[in-house]
Amino acid sequence: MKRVTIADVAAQAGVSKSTVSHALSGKRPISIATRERIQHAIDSLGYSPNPVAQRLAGGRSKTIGYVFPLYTNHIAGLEMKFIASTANEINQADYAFMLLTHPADDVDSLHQFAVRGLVDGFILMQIRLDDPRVDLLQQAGIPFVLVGRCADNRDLSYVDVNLVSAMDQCLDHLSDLGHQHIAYLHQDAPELGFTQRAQQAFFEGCEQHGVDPLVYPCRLSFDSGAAAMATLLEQHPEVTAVITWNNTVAWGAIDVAETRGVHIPGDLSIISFGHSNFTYPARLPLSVVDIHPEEMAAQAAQLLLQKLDGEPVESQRLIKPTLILRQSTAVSAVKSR
Amino acid sequence: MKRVTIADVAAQAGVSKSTVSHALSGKRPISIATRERIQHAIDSLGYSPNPVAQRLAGGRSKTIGYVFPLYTNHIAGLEMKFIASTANEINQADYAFMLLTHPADDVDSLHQFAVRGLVDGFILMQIRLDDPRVDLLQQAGIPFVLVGRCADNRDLSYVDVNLVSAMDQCLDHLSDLGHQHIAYLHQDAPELGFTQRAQQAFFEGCEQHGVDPLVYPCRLSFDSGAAAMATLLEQHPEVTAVITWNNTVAWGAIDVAETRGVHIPGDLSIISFGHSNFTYPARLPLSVVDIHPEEMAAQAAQLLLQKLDGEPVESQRLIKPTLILRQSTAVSAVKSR
DNA sequence: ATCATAAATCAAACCGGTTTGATTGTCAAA
DNA sequence: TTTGACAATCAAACCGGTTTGATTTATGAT
Repeated sequence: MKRVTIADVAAQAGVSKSTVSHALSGKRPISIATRERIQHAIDSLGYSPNPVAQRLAGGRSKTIGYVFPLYTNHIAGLEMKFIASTANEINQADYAFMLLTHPADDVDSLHQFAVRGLVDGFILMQIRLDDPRVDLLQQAGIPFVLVGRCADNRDLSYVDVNLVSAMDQCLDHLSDLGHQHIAYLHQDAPELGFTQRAQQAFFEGCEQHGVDPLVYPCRLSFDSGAAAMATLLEQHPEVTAVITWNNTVAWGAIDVAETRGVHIPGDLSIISFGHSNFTYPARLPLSVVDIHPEEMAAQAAQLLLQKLDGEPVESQRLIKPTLILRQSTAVSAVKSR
Repeated sequence: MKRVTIADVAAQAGVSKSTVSHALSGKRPISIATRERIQHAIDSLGYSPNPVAQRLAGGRSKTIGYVFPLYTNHIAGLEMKFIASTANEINQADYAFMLLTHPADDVDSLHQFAVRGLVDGFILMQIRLDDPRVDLLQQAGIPFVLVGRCADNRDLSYVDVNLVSAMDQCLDHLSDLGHQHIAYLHQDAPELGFTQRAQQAFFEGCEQHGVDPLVYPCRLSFDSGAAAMATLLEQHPEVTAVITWNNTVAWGAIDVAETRGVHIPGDLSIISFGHSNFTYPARLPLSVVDIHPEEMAAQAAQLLLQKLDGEPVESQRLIKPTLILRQSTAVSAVKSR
């Protein structure tokens, strides 16, 4: 089962290798007659160029790298959604999808990949405010797109969540329901851009809506969410609504609340960030802010592919989330406990 | 920022390219003195071989392909666990991890990848009883490992769940609790190996344990699980325990049960297949059969890597699951409804 | 001392493409 | 008629490795 090479095509079409190459790339004019003969040879032989050879010769390998530090312990549906959507998008464009799970500070590994030239470009996840990977790729001159943002985003292409809108929608809804004291359980990871921006958006939103803001940090786990909620209930019993970044955290919070007799949504409303269709238990369909991971993934992929094709693209995009109301929010009631 | 090539190393060490290559691969004897000079040159220059060139020259590209048909709609934590674990394992071995999401019957795309030679070997997921991908890769002579099994597994390497043990543990537990009528909500996908094996294992297990088996097919969704459960409750009210392949299905089933006043675990016990730490709602911690996805992933990855290194390995492995008891099973009670 | 064998190394070919420089042929402008 | 300019094509070099065949030198057996 020998491979069909460009030489075979050239032989059958009665031209030289370079002519075939030029016909394919269109970088030099080729007569219509020859082009047709070549095309015919390609079809009859079933030729498709070897991306490895193409890459080595200075072309594209039709592979993109997806840099997503994964800590297997807490991988939520959201991450999965990102990965699957991006992979599908990339694969459908006839590109190969390479998943790199190295930690964000493991620049060496990334450097290896970048320099080795296995991929044409990168999509980066879990962006830090000051991200070493960004510097690296910029220096190496390799195209890349961020899903998220840095502190300084000059000359960077990114797709990110419009957190201002997200918070605004939450607070609109909650203050419409009469909530005055709203807490946000945010992820305690100051190096990550979105934690900072989310917090800020929360504060500003509260200010605008004239409600009383409260922020509690926690890690991305059920237990941590539970612990934060416990503290919150003790220190600020006046709080009637909670927003969490993550649904695992939300469930931890809910657990503690219910255990202590705080009923949801009767006594306490809760909204979590997430996506449209996570599989949650039926008993408490959670209201969520859908950040549209598949949309973000698709846009990031397309942005990168366009870049690789040399198209100059407007390249800083904010995706507006959608508030999906289910059954974890309700009208605020004066609490009696 | 020019790349360091093997020629640079050869020049600095005062030898020829081929000598460096031989020193690195060990395929021909090289004197200790030269080898040290070469090593020194490599270190001082910071050389690392270009995998693209290596691959083109007939060597390895240090890339493995993970063929996992993903339908973004219902991706559970289990799939994620597999992907993340495999990716980590592969990346840690300094291999690149390529995720291919093409459907299992899209042999053409896989063929492209196989023939194009971007990867050294494959790990296949979602194995069908008669899987076209297996034939393809066997013909092409490319190393691969299955996570799952075919009908005919001669000369194949695989890692799979020991479903007989899994069912046995469930049934042991449930019949100890006095359950006599047990239903299994299985995935309605006859082309997939595990659905058939699971069903068979269930029947055999029931026979051994002297309990009454009942099988209901459903698809992998909340609604489908709910529908199956509804039918089950109507047609066989005597059933007191249910096993589901998938936790989404389990939640659908639970939802219907609770809605109809069938209390869990009081009236009905339920066990789902899954993994150790999915994030579930606190109110009903689900008892699960942990199929150890990370263990399976690791073994599959190692199997493949060893194969690539030419080590002959014993290569058909069954991973024994672990029953994790939480709060969705209880002693059988005569139901009154 | 002699001859086969193995160690150590180099030069060249090869993997399958792309890119560049050179060559020939056409056609319009001068 | 001469002269560019451009279309169309080919041959050769190159990307960065691996592999093979040949050559030289050292080793060991007879």
